[in-house]
Amino acid sequence: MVTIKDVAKKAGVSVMTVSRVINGSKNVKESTREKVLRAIEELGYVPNSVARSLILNKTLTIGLVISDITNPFFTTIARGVEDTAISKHFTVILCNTDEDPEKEMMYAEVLARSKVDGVIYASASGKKAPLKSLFLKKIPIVLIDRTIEGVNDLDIVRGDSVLGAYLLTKHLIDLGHRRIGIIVGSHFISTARDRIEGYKKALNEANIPIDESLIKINENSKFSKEDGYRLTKELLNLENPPTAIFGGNNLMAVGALLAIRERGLEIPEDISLVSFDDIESLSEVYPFLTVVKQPAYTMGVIATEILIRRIENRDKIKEKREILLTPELIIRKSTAPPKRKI
Amino acid sequence: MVTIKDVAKKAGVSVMTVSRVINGSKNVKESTREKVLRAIEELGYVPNSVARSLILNKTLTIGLVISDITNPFFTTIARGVEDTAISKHFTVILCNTDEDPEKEMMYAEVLARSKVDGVIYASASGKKAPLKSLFLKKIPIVLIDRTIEGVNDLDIVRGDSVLGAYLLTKHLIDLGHRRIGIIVGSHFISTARDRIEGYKKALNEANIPIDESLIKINENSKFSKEDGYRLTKELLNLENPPTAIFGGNNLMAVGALLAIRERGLEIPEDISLVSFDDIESLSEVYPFLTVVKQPAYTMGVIATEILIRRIENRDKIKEKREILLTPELIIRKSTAPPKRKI
DNA sequence: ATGAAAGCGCTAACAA
DNA sequence: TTGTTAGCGCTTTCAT
Repeated sequence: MVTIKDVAKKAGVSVMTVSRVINGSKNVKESTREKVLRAIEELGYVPNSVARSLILNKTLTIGLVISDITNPFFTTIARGVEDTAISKHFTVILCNTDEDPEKEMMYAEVLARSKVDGVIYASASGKKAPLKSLFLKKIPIVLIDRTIEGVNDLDIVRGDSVLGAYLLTKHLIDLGHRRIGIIVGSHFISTARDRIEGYKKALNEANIPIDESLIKINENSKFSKEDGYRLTKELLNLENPPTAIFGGNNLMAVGALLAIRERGLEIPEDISLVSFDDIESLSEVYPFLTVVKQPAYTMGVIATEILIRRIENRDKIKEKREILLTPELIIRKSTAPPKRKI
Repeated sequence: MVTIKDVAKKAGVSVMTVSRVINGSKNVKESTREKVLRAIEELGYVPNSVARSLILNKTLTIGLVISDITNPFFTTIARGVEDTAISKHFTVILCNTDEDPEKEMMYAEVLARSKVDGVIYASASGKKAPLKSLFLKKIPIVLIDRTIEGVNDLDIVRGDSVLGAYLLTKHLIDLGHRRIGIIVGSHFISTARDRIEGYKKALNEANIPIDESLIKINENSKFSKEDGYRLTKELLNLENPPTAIFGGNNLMAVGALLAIRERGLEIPEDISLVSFDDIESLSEVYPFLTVVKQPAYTMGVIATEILIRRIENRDKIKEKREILLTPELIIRKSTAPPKRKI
């Protein structure tokens, strides 16, 4: 392996001079710089960032913890993070927790050991514990999408789930629905709780009593298609099934749709369906599902900007920042007035 | 920052003993181990991987270079890579080239400097140049999805694009189509060339003369929705437009679909449409597009397994491996016999 | 403008 | 079983 020493020897200078050339210092004679550059070229020298990181105590790397790299919502966030990070010369380490608290714990530890300069973090457990090693290393964290129980001093960028759920539910109520089922991921996840809250708020406002049997929470914690499918079947099996279903996120809504179809029911004729989060590639080709759409890309961008400002200590503001992004209701074809009169 | 030295002092042992405890060495007395563990706990010590990497000359990190983290095909690959890497205790650095040769160059350099232990690489340029710094550092590379001009000694895992395109084109021919348009990304990308090759092969076999005006290659290199839209419009503007269009990948097919609809044409009544690569979330909800589907997740898994075996030198095989995965034709609703007789 | 020495946090090799 | 020494590749500090 060719190191800075080899370059120095070849160029007939000290390692310090080579270091200066690499880092673009002013204080190098032009002829010396050229000599060094030639040596670098000839030897095929590539600087070693890990040695550099060790001494500088920074890595120009940020960690991104999300729960499913296959979900377009997180993928779009990731794109926003990546684009922004790279524009500021940071690279991103991707961590896919799969909503698994164990993986979350492991990744947080890995990132802390790796000495990433900062972390953008969508919690899988909703708990504080996994953050411990990050806290110990005093690594800046920006929460994204989800809050964490007992954590009040971290920057956070998220969508307004209460509002989004309220808009979606109100839309259904306005169409005449009274029995609206809702399926969400674990109660430990803040977005699940917030979406239920928005849902209840809309019902309360319309003086519709809340029927807890219509609220299906997946205690296995996931927001997956399979869970959406299973919970929707439970809803459809109810003695008095709902006339509309609220999918807690895009994947659950897809699962719900599959379960509804399997029953031979038509959407929206027999039952209405709405979804939190859009799936762009789906809606472009088949603008069917009524959704509330979150500005995922923007979330990624803002989170990264805040994080990098914290890292570089350019942030005058000492207190935590809380950015709440407004979701947008997009009414398509999956919602209609209920058939049955209640 | 608390280091191994602090732990050693607190526990009243040498740093070496602490190191042994951290790394699970057998040769530590149980009582000593406990002392050390207690000190670690009390001080909140988290080992520093960068120091460790410097001396061990390995980082337990692999780089994944793809062109669009927003494209479900690459996203599924990424999932396969991530799942496999983590199971072998590697983390992955995600690099999104956006099909931009400059970004590709920059990322390859960053990965080389970062001393990742290996790289899984979907080329954006189709050129060898960006790999230079990786070669210099002798970092193992596994190519994925795409070959690179003049590179013949690297492991590669890819789908059989020639076969896939052949199957798709033959399906159209069997339906009676004679004028089949094809839109692909840059000629520099091997999959674009291969798909054209498979397309031509099917036409030749059916004795259909090849009309170059039906072959639209996007020389701006991308396989994007916007490009699919634009090239399809060109195809539709032809004096004698095609009765079927072959989208070079999933995103281009979506763009094609949008352009076709904009013209007020019906699929498949007025024109057939097929796509290379599926979009799962779309096809589940709306099983419309006839596609050839590649085993993307498997590609990611295999590439990672090969890479890690190379990294750990457990690979007996010295020669490069070339894994060619077979795509699957899925016939749905977007293809039908042509209306016009030619 | 250039260089020598020290050391970032850790582990390999050897010694005790 | 435990400790000592040296050093991974680089930058900081201070000297020249």
